[in-house]
Amino acid sequence: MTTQRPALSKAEMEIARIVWDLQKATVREVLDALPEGRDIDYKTVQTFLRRLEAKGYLSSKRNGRSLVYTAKVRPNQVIHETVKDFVGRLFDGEALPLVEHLIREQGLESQDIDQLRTMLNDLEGQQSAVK
Amino acid sequence: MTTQRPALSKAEMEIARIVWDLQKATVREVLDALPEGRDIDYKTVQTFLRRLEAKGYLSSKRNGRSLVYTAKVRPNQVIHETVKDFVGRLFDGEALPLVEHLIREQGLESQDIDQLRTMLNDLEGQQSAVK
DNA sequence: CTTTAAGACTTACGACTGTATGCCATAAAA
DNA sequence: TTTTATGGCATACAGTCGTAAGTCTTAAAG
Repeated sequence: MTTQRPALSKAEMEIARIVWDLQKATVREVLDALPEGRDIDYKTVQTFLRRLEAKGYLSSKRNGRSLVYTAKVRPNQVIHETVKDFVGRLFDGEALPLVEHLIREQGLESQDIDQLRTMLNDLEGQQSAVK
Repeated sequence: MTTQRPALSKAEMEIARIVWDLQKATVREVLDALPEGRDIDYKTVQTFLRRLEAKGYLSSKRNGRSLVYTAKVRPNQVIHETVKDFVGRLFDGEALPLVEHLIREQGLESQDIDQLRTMLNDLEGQQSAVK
């Protein structure tokens, strides 16, 4: 099922991730949670949160004079869709080449590799059970 | 070294990938190489190629009355940068979580898993040699 | 030769993005 | 109670994106 919310832009994604992280947050809380050096105005954050709600990703609820935003779509779902779109556009929809790229070109440490191997073992167990 | 070409948009990436694939191509050749059902005008393709050149990703050379476009930046480099940016924005710059996500949530087949395992083995050999 | 088709080069145009300002209400501070 | 800070809601505004139409030139077709 290809749910059709309008896609998130980069900056919108940045803000959404902060809300997900805080679970619920006001404009000010998001503003305060921005990383050092990311200097944007209160009003700008406000705009992004409003747009995120308009696009269907967040919902808001009044608390006193402030709006408290929370996720409306599960973060994992959004991540999933976003990754899928990315893989589609850059790797013809094939996950494997991207995984290979990540493993060999973006820094994976030995311990990461061990962890991956473990995951692969588990996964294969499950798969053969299903097959 | 953070090379600063302006980032590629989705549609630009789509066109760039076709040029990379063909190695060199005119507007018409790119147009013809578009997948079934991707209906955009000759002029639109022309615009994208021009923008890609303006952004420094392609260069063009006249051949008769046509322009032939070729990669100016190595495709792998662009892919690398794009993936890096993506990982940065969605996974705080950590490749491992994305790899995990890909392995367990986007369809990897058993044979893919075997292949991955092999790759991991090879890679670990290299790494411990360096460490 | 005149007409047509294919290209390049220039310009357009509405939607979306990133970033904010303006105005109004109200709670807190003085 | 007057001033100030904090918040919401509406509006702005230049830049980029996706998509293309207009104009000029030239090679090919008649």
